[in-house]
Amino acid sequence: MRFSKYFIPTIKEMPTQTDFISQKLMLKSGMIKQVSSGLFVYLPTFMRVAEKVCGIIKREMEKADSVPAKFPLLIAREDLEATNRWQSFGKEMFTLFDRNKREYAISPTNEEYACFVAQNYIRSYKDLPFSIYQIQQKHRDEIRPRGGVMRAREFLMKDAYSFHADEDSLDEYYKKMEKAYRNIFTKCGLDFVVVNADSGAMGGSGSQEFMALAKDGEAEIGVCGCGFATNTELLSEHICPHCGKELEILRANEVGHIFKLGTRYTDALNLKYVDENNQEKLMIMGCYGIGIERVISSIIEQHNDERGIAFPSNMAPFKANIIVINTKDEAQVKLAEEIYETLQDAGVETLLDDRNERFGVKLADSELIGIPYNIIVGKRASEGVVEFQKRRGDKLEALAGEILQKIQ
RNA sequence: CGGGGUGUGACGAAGUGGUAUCGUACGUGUUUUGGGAACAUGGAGCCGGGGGUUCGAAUCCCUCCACCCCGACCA
Repeated sequence: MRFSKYFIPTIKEMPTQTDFISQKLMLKSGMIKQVSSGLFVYLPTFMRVAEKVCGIIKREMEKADSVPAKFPLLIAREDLEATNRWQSFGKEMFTLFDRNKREYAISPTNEEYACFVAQNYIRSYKDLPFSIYQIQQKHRDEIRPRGGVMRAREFLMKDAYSFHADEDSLDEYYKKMEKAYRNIFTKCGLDFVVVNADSGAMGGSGSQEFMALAKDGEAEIGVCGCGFATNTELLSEHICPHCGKELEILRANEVGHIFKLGTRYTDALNLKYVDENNQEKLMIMGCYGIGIERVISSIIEQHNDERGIAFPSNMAPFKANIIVINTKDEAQVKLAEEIYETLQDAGVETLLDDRNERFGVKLADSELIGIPYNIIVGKRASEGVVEFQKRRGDKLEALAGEILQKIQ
């Protein structure tokens, strides 16, 4: 992309409306624009980062044999009443009526529809286990939205649902998902802890939360050297129940949550399959969520400095930025265009900063947005020499032809 | 929903009774171009809405709304 044709509305002053560093940097770097409490416009660079996160998630879901789908945004009142969730979600749901006065909720999660799919197509033990997921908007009328997109009223969630013939199969698959989640968050560059958690409104027999460490995290967790970790809400004192040592207390944000739902929903919906003895049995269910915006916020919480966002290379909206020092110098423009084309052809996501701005403005923006590599095309362009700089690193002279190799 | 706070050009702020100020941003012109340029010039605000007090309200009073922070909740 050419910077002049793209849309990255960075602002010079650090936003004052919030204390969350991730929210400040997303606003400052032009990733998001708040329009109402808990509602945000996602601007182009945000979208690019979101695609990176979703790409990692999709690959791991595929490895975990979960299939992609999209459930409707609206769910009829009676469908949620069937699982008693119209009541349990209550005011947290946005609700509306259609022209025939039928009432709907904008679905806060999609267990019911996932069950409908299983009910229609999964009839035999031979079809189990079955896992289906979507990445879609969720709407929840939060009591108090906060932290920018960390806790918004509309957000993107990856929600997966698995169906099993028995508890053993669920246990096995749950572990597989735990592994997938660990891979996802690791690949996103997050420092996280997996804690035992309360299943809350979702119900079920057990759950674990994936907590991304953050100085101003919403939750407090206790971690022990023996490997034990938990949400401190579940403890009466800060002592490890396994080895008796004092827990290290940390703050973190929940980025993912996996649940063993058991028959909480399948019983309510009478979701059965036929086993090898032609006996009808209730399916056993699990569900697995990831908050996309929370992952992005957490990455920024963990990767930033005084200049801006220090995205891990695989998460950055662009991998390289070609900065033309003087856009009126033909030799510089020509060489920059050549490098731009080479990198584009090689599939490197590249920004070409062709704006008629001073060098300081361009580099400051690049460092704020979090682009890992800068290629500075300046005085020695006519000799084919440019400078190559890792974000905040030393500027090293390089021949234009060497750039691609240095980035890869 | 309880407690606290804030609303003034696009953004950030000043302005405690006399008709709105500054910075940034934006437009135009010239000179600039290796770390957020300089000069000149210009446009832009019924001061969150409504009501009241007053000769006169951004300023005082009432009320509503929005947003932020603390609490319950969650991906």
